[in-house]
Amino acid sequence: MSYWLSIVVATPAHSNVAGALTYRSEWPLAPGCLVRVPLGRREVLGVVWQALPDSGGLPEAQARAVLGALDGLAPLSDTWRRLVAFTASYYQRSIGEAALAALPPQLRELSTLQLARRLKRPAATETLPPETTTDLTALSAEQARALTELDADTRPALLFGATGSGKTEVYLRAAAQVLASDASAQVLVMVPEINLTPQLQARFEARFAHLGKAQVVAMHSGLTPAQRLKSWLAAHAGQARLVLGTRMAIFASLPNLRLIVVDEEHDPSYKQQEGARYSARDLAVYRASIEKACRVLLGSATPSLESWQATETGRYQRLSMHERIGGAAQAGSLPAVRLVDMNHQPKHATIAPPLLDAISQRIARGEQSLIFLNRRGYAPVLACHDCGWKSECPHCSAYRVFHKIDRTLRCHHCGFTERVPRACPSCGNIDIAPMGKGTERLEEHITELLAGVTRPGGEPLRIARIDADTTRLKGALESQLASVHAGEVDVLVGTQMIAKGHDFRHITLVAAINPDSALFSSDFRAPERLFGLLMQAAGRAGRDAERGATSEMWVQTFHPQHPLFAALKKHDYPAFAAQELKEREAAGMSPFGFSALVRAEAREQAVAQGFLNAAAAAAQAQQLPGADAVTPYPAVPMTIQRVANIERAQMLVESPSRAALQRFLAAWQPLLHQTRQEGDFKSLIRWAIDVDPLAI
DNA sequence: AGCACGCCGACT
DNA sequence: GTCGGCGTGCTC
Repeated sequence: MSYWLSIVVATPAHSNVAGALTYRSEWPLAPGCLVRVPLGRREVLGVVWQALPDSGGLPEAQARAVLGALDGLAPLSDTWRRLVAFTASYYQRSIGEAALAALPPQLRELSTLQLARRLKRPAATETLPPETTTDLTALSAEQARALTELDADTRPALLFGATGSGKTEVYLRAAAQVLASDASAQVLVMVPEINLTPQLQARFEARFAHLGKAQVVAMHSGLTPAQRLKSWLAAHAGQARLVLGTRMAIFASLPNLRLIVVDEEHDPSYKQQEGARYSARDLAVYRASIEKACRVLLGSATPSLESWQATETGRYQRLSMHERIGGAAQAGSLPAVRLVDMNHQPKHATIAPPLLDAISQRIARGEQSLIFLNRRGYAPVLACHDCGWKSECPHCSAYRVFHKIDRTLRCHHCGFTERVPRACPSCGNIDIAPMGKGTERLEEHITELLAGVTRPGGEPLRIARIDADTTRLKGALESQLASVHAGEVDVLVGTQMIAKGHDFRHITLVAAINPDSALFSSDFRAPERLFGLLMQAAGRAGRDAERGATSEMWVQTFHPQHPLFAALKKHDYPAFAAQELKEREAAGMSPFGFSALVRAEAREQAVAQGFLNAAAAAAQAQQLPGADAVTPYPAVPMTIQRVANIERAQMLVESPSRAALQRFLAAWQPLLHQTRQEGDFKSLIRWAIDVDPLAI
């Protein structure tokens, strides 16, 4: 007696075996079972998708037998398989690819025997005393109201809470409530990047310490493969009650999932940028809708316009918290926003005199200032004043950035690094000089500008810089932040990474040096990101109650009339969102329209573009389903056209209907494949579809 | 994607 | 005379 099974294995979407494969088995195996199966000459991990009544048309001689099941493991749930199937279909990948990528990598290598050994290891089920509620801080009225409202609804919820309004406490309480109400309930808490939110992780661990170590687990790419497997197994077995993780955690096997929290839901790192390009935030909403009795709670001070719009239409529930924790006396303590009109400042001034003045005053008072710029390195480009040569990367269509510290030119796209030439490589002129400013040069510049300023005690002032260069070493970020917290730094210069999540008590001035580029960017989400970043940066200032009143946020701009800044001045996200949504609606962009990008890579730009255009023409000719509601645009070079000597092109596909776009893409996929095979596009390196791209 | 097979340049 | 380059082709 043998059984027929359809099993998914890790085969890519554009291969001839993209779907589930048919195998024979001596034993009946339930859907969701993990099995080892032969594939070509390899032995790979597969997931049983369904039991089949017969060989399903496959010549029986071609079918091979399942080698073994990982039978210490309970089958993956129906819901998990639905989530994977949805991800595969929505993001245009094969089911196998989506399924196997959702499992911890070690599971793929583990033999049945090794796994059995791992599963035998008993989980430490320490019983600790129940949570003592005495040390909990009292909830603010707003927090209490948010929790009550959350309780009274079932829709996806968006917690719109100003920086410092205590969103984390709401997450903690909501999680605690779910865990207390059902002894087997599980909670998933997602954060954008684990290393940027150590404080959040620490709070969750401390609050749920009573559950015991085995019941609070982390899931992110920073873990070792063994740790990841351990967390995964704990979640799958239901032992882990609370999973704290990054976007990958959305695929955790959680048999009793009752609540998903997505912190900083607007954060772009929830979107996977390779393979299946899923949005973990969107999948969280989907997953909550298919799990039984599961809520999803999104949180942000500056929500994505998609989520905000969903609360406007009532699809999501909106929970608002406007006040900073600390009581009404503090309510007015958001920093005053001061716009510096750079049109009226000395030409070429990096830091306007009034801002410099304000910084000097802070130093004299023993207060800290934070200056941020979205560019690391010393200067964006090195240029020759004689012949106009610029430090272009020979492999990319981008400039290499001058790093003074080791006198190198580094490409931030492909990593190509060279010593700075002694003279202009094009005309031999010795006089090559940096143009523009990065954090490194800004730090140097500020040091010069503030040369005469001393601290209250008369000691020299201290300037520190935090960016990807100064934090490359493990623990460097933590130690640098610690010295800021300890008050050892007067002026902190850095990239946006310092605006995120760190709670600087003694900073009373935050300055954005050059935010204008985002106002007129071709990337339609740039204003949204800028607004969020500036709001977040503003939130860094004046958290200290006594100094809150005098803290300021300075913004240098050539466009002080821009509505974005008007909303910023009032710390008014809803006004910004309303304005931005109006523009998005008029332009038919997300969340009012839907889009996908097809990207292609080749040695020559013409090949990449030609392929995309030919595939679009074929779609046109064949009248694909959904095509009448879908607009494909001509292929164009990507913003950074060439990276590491590979030419890149992309094609935008738009539709007012998500369903039509989905139908079109599904039908187009095989056509794209065919175009590559049959057209003159053999030299095409690869192509990929990005559904709901973050940037266009 | 892996991992084969398969046909042309510099080495033990 | 082989080792090895990566160009096509297949995997239930």
